[in-house]
Amino acid sequence: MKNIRLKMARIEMDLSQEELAKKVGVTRQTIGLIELGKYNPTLSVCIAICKTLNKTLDELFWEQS
Amino acid sequence: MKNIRLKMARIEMDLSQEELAKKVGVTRQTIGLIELGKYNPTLSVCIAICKTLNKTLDELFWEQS
DNA sequence: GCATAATGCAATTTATATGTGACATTTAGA
DNA sequence: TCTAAATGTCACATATAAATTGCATTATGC
Repeated sequence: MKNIRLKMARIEMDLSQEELAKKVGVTRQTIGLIELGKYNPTLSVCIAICKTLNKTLDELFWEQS
Repeated sequence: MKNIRLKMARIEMDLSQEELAKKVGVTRQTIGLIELGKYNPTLSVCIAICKTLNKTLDELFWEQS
């Protein structure tokens, strides 16, 4: 399922997928596929994304409550 | 680095690594290696562990604050 | 001390996350 | 409308998470 919260957090920081990818240290495709929910990132990638966007794991990757 | 919080949460539920692994749907080795910090689980495994132990991602996998 | 369960560890295999490069499609601004 | 940036998607290669099996080591109770 799509990760809307990730996309929104990225856009709030005014970053393109490519810019976020560069900061996180992955490729544009990896960010794109995570936002689309087409795969299952590793914990280290999740944490790197969270740190870059000033969010926590629960805020971006835990299921909605 | 070792994941002490995971180990403590597991022991609080009175589960062995093997029992937790079975509930989560992975092998004993996967749980053991995650507790030892020797690898980098996927998000889906992290979420399955959290649900089994009634914890959130931040509680078990986000860095200590 | 002894027996058993729990855990660590190592080699090999398999599945899949991720990288790379190229191209198509969508979106946004002039 | 035109153009360029942003995003989606595909094929293929590589790295590594995870499974599997087996054995060694460390607790823990009797």
